[in-house]
Amino acid sequence: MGAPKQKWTSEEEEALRRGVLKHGAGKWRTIQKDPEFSPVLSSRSNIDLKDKWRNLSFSASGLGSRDKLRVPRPKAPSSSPSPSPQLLLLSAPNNVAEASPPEDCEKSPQDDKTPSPKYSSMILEALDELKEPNGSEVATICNFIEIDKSYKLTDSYAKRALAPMKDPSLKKKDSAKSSKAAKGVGQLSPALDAAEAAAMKVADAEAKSHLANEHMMEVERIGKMAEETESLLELASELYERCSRGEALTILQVAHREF
DNA sequence: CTAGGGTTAGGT
DNA sequence: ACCTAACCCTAG
Repeated sequence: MGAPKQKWTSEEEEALRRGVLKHGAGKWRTIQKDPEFSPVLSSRSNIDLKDKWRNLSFSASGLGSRDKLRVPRPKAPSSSPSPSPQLLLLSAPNNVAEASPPEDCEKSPQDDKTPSPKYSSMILEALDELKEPNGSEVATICNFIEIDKSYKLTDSYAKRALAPMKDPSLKKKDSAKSSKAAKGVGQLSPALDAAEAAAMKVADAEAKSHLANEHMMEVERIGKMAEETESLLELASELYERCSRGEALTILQVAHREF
């Protein structure tokens, strides 16, 4: 009648994020019944929470108009067979491996490079908190890190900032793909997009750091944030490199905590 | 109750 | 005209 479509507000979205952060994805009913989010999500149903979270994750990682995944494609371009849409997923098996001493939390799979133990710690923490059976998506991890580090990245604008760019050469349509690229770069892989998205988020976070939110007025917090941002940038770069080679990213994490 | 799919409405 | 976001229905 008056409101056929009730758009989600920042408060509701924040509550949802925090709910997933605290309880974990899947416990929509618990989050909805939580006295802390009850007043905020009072007009929202558990199904709504799930839907919103789904749309959020999809918009943050898959990028709305990168690949025409909507409806089965009538005919695929001869130049682009696209056999398997590789999605960048971080698997976090709960198997207990003794190959990870508690002292050395840093375990870079690429031996050298040695980025920073900070990002590893954050990702591990995110995986530990989320502990999703199917592994956590990059977007989800980034989301967790954002909240955990009081990051106020792009919210819903993440897609806006990292996707369109209004590039005529790299149009969202498959027209660019069907056309044989004369350059050696070719088309971008979905996994690459994820890495790019991470890099974009980092860059955005850095830009946002200057503005500083009303929450974080402490200089210490900002200084720490800068460090974390740099570490995250390292992660983005590494992801980009590894994804370029077509390697699958798999971070093994030891479950040292039972929720 | 949660997960997935499909449909409708609104915005660009 | 196309895409994005929310809502509804069904299955496990």
